[in-house]
Amino acid sequence: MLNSRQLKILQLIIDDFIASGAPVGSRTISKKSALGISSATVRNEMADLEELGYLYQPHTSAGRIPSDQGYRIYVDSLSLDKAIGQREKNLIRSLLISGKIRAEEVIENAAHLIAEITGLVVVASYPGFKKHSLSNLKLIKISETKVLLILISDNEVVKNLTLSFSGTTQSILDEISNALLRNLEGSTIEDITVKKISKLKYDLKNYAEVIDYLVPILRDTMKNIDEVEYRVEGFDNILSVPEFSDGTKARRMYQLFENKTIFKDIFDQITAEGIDIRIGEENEVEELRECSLITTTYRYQARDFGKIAVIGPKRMDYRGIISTLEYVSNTLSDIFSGIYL
Amino acid sequence: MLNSRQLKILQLIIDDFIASGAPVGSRTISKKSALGISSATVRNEMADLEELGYLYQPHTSAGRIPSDQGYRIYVDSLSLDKAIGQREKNLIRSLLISGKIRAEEVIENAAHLIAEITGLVVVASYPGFKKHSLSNLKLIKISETKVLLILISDNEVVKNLTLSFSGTTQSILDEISNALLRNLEGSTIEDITVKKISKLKYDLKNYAEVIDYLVPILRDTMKNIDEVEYRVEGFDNILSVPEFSDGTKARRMYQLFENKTIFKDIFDQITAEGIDIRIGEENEVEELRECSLITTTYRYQARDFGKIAVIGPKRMDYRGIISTLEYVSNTLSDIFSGIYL
DNA sequence: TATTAGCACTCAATCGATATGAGTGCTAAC
DNA sequence: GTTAGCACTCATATCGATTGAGTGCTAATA
Repeated sequence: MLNSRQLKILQLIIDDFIASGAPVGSRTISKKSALGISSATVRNEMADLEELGYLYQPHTSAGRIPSDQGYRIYVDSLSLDKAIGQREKNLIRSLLISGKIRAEEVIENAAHLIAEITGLVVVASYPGFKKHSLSNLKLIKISETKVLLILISDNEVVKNLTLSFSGTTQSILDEISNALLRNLEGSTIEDITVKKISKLKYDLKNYAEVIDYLVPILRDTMKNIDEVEYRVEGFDNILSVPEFSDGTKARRMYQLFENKTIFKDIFDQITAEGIDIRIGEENEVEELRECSLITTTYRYQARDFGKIAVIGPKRMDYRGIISTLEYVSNTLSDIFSGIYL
Repeated sequence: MLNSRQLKILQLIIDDFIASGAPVGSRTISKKSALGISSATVRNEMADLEELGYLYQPHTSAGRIPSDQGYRIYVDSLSLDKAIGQREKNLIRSLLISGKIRAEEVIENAAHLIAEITGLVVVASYPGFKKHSLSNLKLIKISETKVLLILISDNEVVKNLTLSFSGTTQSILDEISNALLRNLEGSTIEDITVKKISKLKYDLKNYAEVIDYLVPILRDTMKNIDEVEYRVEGFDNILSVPEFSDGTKARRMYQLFENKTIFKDIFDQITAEGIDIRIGEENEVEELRECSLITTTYRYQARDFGKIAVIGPKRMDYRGIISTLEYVSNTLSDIFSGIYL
C-alpha cells in the first residue's frame, strides 16, 4: 500500500508530531529527511497520505496531524532494537528486585517505576484470587463482636474479611479454622459454597450452634470478595499533558481511573500474551477514544497472568513505552517465578 | 472593632464572593442589603473595611475581595443554627450506619459522603496503632518461603505484615503465635522490642532455632509499620474549582495529597477537639496557603481520636461544611462507641 | 514521468487601537 | 451621617489589519 518513501515520510511526520504536538509542515520534513526531497514533493506525498487516510489537516492552511490509522501503520512498523539501553535495563531490574516480599508491593513498585519513566498513567492489576484454590485460612478474634477471616490462595494472595460474630473464644476459632481448612483446602475459592461449609457440623459436633451462626455470615462475606484489584500510579502526569490539562477533561480522566470496573472490562478484552496496543478509536471504552493504551502481561506463578497498562495521549513515545513495558513485565515474570528469591 | 453595620456589610460581601467568585461592588451590596443604604455609603464603609485589612481590591476599578483576616471575622461570626436540616442529618446518619463492619470502611464512607456533600477534597485519618496495646496475633503460612503476621490492637486495628520465613509448618507457627501472644499481650505495639520477643526462647525451648531466625525478621518488619494512614476522597472535585483547575496547580495539589507525611504534620498540629479552621496564610503548610482547611475530630473507642479534614479554596461554604463535618464526626463517634451495634 | 520552483491563496494567531462598563473616590449638597 | 453626581481607572471585549506558516496548483525542468 505504501511505498518506502511514503512510509518514511509518515514516520518522520509522526515522530515530529509526537515531539512537538503541533501540525507538521512540508518544509520541516523536507529539511529533516535525508531523502533530499523538496518541500513541494513532500506536499504531494502528504496529499496522497491524506487521501489514504493516514493524515489530516486541522484546517486548510495548517500542517498535517496523524490519524489513528496513521499511528497504527507507524506503530506496526516500529523497530524496537535498542529502544532502551542496558543501563536503563539494569536500573529497572535493580529497582524491582528491591527486597519487597509482598507481590502487591512489587507490582506497585513496578507501576510506579513505569509511570516515572514514561511520564504517563499506569494501571496494574493484582493477581487473581477467586479462581485459585484455598491454601490456608484462619479466624482471628478482633473484639467481642468481630472476627477476622484470613484467606490465602495457592498463588499467595491474602484477603482479610471482617465478620460480625460474637460470643466465642480464640481457641474455638482455632478449632473451627482447622476444621474449615481441612474441609476446604484445595477447592477454588469461588467453589466454596454453603454446602461445603455446612459439612463442618459433622466435623465439629460440639460447636454445631456456632457453626449455624457462622455459615450465613461467611457466605455473605465471601460474596463480597473482589475478583481483581487495580493500582493506579502517576495520575498527576496526565495533568501536565496539554491534551488533558483542562479541568473538565482531567476530572473525567480521574473518574475513569477511580472506576475500577472499567479496568476489569479493559483488561478482560485483552487475552493475548505480550504487548497490546489500542490507539484512539480502537479502544472500545468511550472514555479512552482520545488516548492510546498499551498493555502487557506478566506471568504470576504458574497459571496466572497480571496486566499492566500505560495510558496517555495518542501522541506518546510508543517505542520507549513498549520497550520499557516489555522489559518490566519480563522482569516481573522472573521475580514471581522465584528466580530472585 | 467593627460596628454592626460594618460587620453586616462584610458578611454580605463575603457571602456574595463565595457564591460568585468575582470581586463585589458597592452597588450589589446596596441593593442586596436590607439596610436601605446607598452605594455611596457602602463605598465609604468598604473603604474603612479595606483600611482595617478585611478587604482588598485586585485593582483600582474593581470591587472588593475578602482578605484572610476578613474571612476570619466572617467565620468567627457565623451562626450555625439550622445550617443543615433534619432531612440531611437523617440521610447522613442512615448512609453511615450502612452495616459496614470494618472501621476503615466506615471512615471511607464518611469521607466519601462529605466529599459528595461539600464538593471538596476530604482527608480522613484511620485510627492509630502503635500506641495501642496488642490484643491478638497470629502467624499464618502463605507459602514455603513466606509467613503472614497478623497484629490486632485493642482498638481493633488490624495490620498484615509479610515475612520471608522458610522451613516451618503451620502447627509450629500456631505454637509460636500463642507463645508470642502470651508474652506480648497488653504491651503497646511500639513497646514490642527484641528483648521481649527473645524471651520466647525460654517459653519454647524446642523451637529455639526457629525463634533465633524469626527475631531479626520480626524486628525489621515491625519497624516499617506506619503509625497512621490516610484516606483521600473527592480529589476530582478540586479539578472543577476554577482556582485550581489549571494543570500545574492541580498537579501540585495531587502531589500534596499523595504525600501522606504532610497530613501527619497537619493533623498533629491540631490538638483541640471539635472544629478547627485554618484560612489561607493561617496554614503552616506552604502548599495550603491558598486554601482553607476545616478539620474535625471524632472519638474512636475510648482514648483514640480520628480526624477528618475538608480542603478547598478559601472561597468555600463554611457554614454548610462546618455543620456537615460536625454532624458526621458526631455520628462517627456514636458508631464507634458502639451505640449502633 | 517524477521533481521542483514559484505563486496565489487560506486561515489561525497576533497586535494595536478603540470602546465599553463595572466600579471607585471625592466633593458638595441635603 | 448620608447621598447624588461626576471624573477617573482599568480589565475586558471588540474589530480591523497584519503576519506568517503552510497549502494547492501550475508550468517548467531533468
